Parts: sequence; C-alpha cells; structure tokens
Amino acid sequence: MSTRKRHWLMKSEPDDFSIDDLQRINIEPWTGVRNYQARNFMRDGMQVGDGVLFYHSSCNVPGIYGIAEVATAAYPDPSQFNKKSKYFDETASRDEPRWFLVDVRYVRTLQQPISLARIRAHAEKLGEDFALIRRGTRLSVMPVSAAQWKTLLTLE
DNA sequence: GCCAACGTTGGC
DNA sequence: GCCAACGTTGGC
Repeated sequence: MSTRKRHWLMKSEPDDFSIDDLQRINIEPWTGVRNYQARNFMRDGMQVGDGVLFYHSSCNVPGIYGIAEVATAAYPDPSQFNKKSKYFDETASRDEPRWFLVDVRYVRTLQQPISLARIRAHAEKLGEDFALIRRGTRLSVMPVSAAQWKTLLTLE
C-alpha cells in the first residue's frame, strides 16, 4: 500500500462536536459513523498523518472550518459495544466488530471558514468527482484529491 | 432478489 | 420545519 499522504473531508455537526472542541481536546476518536462507505474510507483508506478538512454541517453556515489529521490507524468503534450508547449495535461483537474509526488530531482553525456556498461557486475547479457537492451525496467521510485539497485551501 | 416503508442526512 | 435524496430493513 502506498504511504503517500492522502486527504479527506469529515463532517461534524458543530452542536455535537466542533473544530473549537477539537482544538480544546486535541485528539478525538471519530465515533458514531454508521455508514458503510464512510466506514470503509476510515478502515481501509486512512493512514496516520493524512490531512482532514473539518466540515461543519447542519448549521447556519455549513462549510470547512479547520484542518485536522489522522492520528491513529483504524480500530473498532467502542460505542458499538456499549448498550448505553446511542451508537450501540447489537449485531456487532468484539470478535466481529462492524464499525471502525480513527482518532483525529487538531491542526489549525481556518482564518475564514470556507462556506459550502463558496465551494459550490468554485465547483468547476473541483471536478465532478468531488462528493461534497455531488447531488444527493450525504457521505460524512469522503476522500479529497491532492488537487482538490490545494484548490479548496486557496479559497480560505 | 425485488421493492415498499421507514429512518436519516443535511441544505435551505 | 420542510423536504429531497439516499441507505437500510424486512416481507414476499
């Protein structure tokens, strides 16, 4: 497998967990992903040191608010085993975990958030394969190419 | 394997 | 709060 740094975008509702929360805590397990495609990106695609665009969703101004990095290899999401968690999954077992996560480490907060509206306005430069603005896509974890990463950060 | 019903995401 | 769009579940 290539060890070249990859890039990702991860969505979080700031009411639940924001870039400011990550800055305070520094490292946070990205718990609660219950979508197979998103899980597969974390489990099979992510490597320590990969860049992460921290996206705020379901808020006044959705968009990219900060930069983080992948801090660990993927491991089973403990919340799937916790009966008291809203992420409990009775079909998962410790022998056969269903859900995986990585820890994410704070890197920096953007000077100015890059709003979804602004990203859309530059859709042409990002290409049709950019899942964030592809119609109907609701993925909470998605890959970002090196070129897209660079393009997005010029919008800061 | 089909597909209707349901739940969730997430922008607006 | 609305609703479009998607993923998942479960009956058949």
